[in-house]
Amino acid sequence: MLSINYIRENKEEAIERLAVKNFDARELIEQAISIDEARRKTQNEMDTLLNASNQLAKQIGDLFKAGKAAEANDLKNKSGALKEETATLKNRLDELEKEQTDILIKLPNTPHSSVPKGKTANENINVYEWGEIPVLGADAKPHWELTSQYDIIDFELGNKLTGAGFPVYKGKGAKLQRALINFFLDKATAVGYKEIQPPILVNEASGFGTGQLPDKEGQMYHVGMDNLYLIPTAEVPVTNILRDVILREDELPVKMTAYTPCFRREAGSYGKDVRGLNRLHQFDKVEIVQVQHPDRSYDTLEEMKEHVSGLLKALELPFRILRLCGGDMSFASALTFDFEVYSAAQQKWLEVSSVSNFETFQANRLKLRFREKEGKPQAAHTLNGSALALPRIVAALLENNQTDLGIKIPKVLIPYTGFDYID
RNA sequence: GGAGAGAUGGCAGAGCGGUUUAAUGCGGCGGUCUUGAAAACCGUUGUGGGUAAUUCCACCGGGGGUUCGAAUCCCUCUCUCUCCGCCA
Repeated sequence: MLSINYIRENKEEAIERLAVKNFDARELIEQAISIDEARRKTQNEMDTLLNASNQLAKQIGDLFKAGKAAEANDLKNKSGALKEETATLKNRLDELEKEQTDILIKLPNTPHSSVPKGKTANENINVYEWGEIPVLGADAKPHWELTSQYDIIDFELGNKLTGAGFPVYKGKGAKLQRALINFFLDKATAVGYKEIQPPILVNEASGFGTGQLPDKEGQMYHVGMDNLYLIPTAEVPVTNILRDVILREDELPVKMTAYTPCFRREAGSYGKDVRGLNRLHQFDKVEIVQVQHPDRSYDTLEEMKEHVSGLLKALELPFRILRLCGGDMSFASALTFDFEVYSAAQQKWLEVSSVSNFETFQANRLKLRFREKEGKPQAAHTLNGSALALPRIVAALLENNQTDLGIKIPKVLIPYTGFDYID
């Protein structure tokens, strides 16, 4: 959520920036500003009346104590009229505040100045590439054939237990999942991220805090009886740890990492993109989250990018980094880098991580602030990234590393898997 | 699931209709003292909103009500704790 103060003071800048996300904000912003003016005027009027009625109540109290009941009763009548007026203003004020919030939550985050214009993923900018694209033989298989050949991931069994998009990992496939999770967590904690095991069901307030609710309701599984949501990413519970918190400046940056399963309804997805591990309803992911001082958040974004790059290099997977264009960015993000690995048998780039700076957008919703030695609390910057999402990593590993002897496990994982081939 | 108790400032904990502009203690910050530190003493210490500004306004779990006046009384919701039952 953008703050009304920012909008009021930087109206044209906000409109221009939102245009980079192909969002025409002029009308909403004009409305927000005029509601804000009315809101402040009403607040002022109400405060004046409340002040008068507070004074009156004091006088009445004093008169009763002095035994002057008759005079006190005269004042009581006056007080009644004030009260009615105040009630009217209070109602008006509540309405205005609600209208204002309703508008503010419709505005996406303003993109950073480095975000390129563009409508679709085709206009993302390739900023970095690493590794060699493997050349496979003619008999190379896509991962969904390899998984059944080695009996490590069973999609059919998942259909039986739950439905499409809920695969069952078996044997070395299950062990590989555990190895990747441990490897990712170890790498994150080694550089100062505190490991968190959060709940994977969250309430509405948490969903609102990170921006999933109210608009992206259909993306999450909802447990109606208790009004809870299955998390689409660990970002939701982990970032909400700091909801309604005021940090000291010396507590920044806060670095947290968490492994969780993630649940996404993916309504509207269909076709070949959902084949095999490419798009699931339940998948595993290790997430990294940072809360940082606004002056340093872009350095932190670089640091997180480096961290994710390091993981992919260690896994020996060819990858590229994309700077997302305005049209492909999420509602809440100010700057996002996507990481894609090359999956050689499908001959496709698969997104395995997305690293974003949300600046104060989530912090404003979360009321996540920090206090400098002097002055008022101010909104902190929140950042997060996948480090990493497992299924497409597994897809690329299986496809790229297929050999006559089986699937070759990258060196760094062998201590975690305890085997060097899936065969 | 049954019964009971409770929700107050960073924490602990008073207050139960008008000396509350929320006591007191701890913690935090500033100062005195000290070579430095500790101790002691003094001062200070929440959030949001409004205004040109102020002895301005709101906030004692959320919402509603009674009253001239509510942290305090009433209703309601949520949550927490204790005991019992069930259970990984």
